[in-house]
Amino acid sequence: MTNPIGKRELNKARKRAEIVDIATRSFFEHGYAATSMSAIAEELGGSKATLWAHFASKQDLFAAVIDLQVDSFSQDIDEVLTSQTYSVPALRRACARFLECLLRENAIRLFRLVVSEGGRFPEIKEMFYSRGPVKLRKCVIEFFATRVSEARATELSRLMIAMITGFRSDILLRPSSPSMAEREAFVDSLVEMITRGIPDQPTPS
Amino acid sequence: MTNPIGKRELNKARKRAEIVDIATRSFFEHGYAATSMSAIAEELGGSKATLWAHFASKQDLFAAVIDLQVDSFSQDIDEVLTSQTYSVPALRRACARFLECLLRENAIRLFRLVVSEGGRFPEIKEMFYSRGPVKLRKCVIEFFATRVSEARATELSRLMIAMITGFRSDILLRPSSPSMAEREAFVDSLVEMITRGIPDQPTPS
DNA sequence: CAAAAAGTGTACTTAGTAGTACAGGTATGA
DNA sequence: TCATACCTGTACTACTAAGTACACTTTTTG
Repeated sequence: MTNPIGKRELNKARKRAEIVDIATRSFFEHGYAATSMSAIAEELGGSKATLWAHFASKQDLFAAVIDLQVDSFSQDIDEVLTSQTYSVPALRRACARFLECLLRENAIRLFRLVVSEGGRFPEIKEMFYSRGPVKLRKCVIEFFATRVSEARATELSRLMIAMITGFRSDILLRPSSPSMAEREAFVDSLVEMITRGIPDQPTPS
Repeated sequence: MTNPIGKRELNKARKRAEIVDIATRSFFEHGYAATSMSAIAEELGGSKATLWAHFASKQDLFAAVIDLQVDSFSQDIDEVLTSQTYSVPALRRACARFLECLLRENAIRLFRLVVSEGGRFPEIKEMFYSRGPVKLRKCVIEFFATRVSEARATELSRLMIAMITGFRSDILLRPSSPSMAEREAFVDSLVEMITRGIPDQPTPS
């Protein structure tokens, strides 16, 4: 076969993905320091040599894990608000979805990991920040800007995002996860509060 | 001397405090797993035997560290809202102070540590949660309840606290800390948003 | 089929970990 | 003064980690 992608490269990529998958679970569960490469190799079924054939070091593997998760998170965020115009129902829908994204198991674990290891791995912190929060804010500002001024949209975005991420902050430390009803009640009062600061009809220019 | 507190106990307490102090810095800087008891002993100047004379294990020492920090954080929180009645200036002052408390170096590091190790040490998570967030919310509800109904006060507290902790969430991941002006602007818009949902005058019962 | 590339198993090096044991030193308290 | 309680240094056990070396087998490719 003279395929541009031979079986060689395909298998290699598959193996790599498998390693990243196992490593993700381990880093998520035990944190960076308490995850051991030997344990990953064992779970993989293969040997350590295979691990080092794909990643030069533990840090390299960690970076690959975070990169993948950030990507998936970033995609989730993207899908919520693309080409939406402001309306109260659209706002409510968006808030509920954002909250859902942020409370997903993987998103919580990613956040935990970035918060705890960010100090020691600045490049990981930046990777997450630019593709996560920064992007999110841009989307939300655009959404509000379809109804209010850019300055006001920025202000509202900041408050709205703060409320949603603040809710997550609490979840991180709570013994049990919040009920559906609690989440809905929170979104309702959040939306009510935000809409108080927005005129019912678009101001004609 | 027949003092109830002899030099013996005093010295012991001092040594203990010194150990906790060094351990605090190390846990804050490197996290739980990456902090070594040997390193603490070395920095202490003493020997490992001394460490184990005061704390039965690394986990014990860690718990003592968190306990002390939670206490100090809890006291800070207490001082902000004691016997305050609702008014817009009081609200603004309280928000500014809460934000200041939450953004203190030690509070941030404590939060980081509790978030990252909370999964592995549930008792630490609970210790922090009950003496931190739970207490804070109670104070804020009481404050709002001097003006609005209890139910409404609960709702407003949730939103207000979410906004403030959400601001911190962002800080945790940002490359640089926020300017004074940014903090003030945030508090201003937060206060404006909250006060929209509160009558200017107390409703006569 | 044969060469090349990748994966595997095992054993290894080097270094660091929590925690222990013990002998000698030093401050305290009666 | 003198026993007690604590502190210190050193050496130790038992274990685990990251990363390497190497001979071996399997799979892919031409």
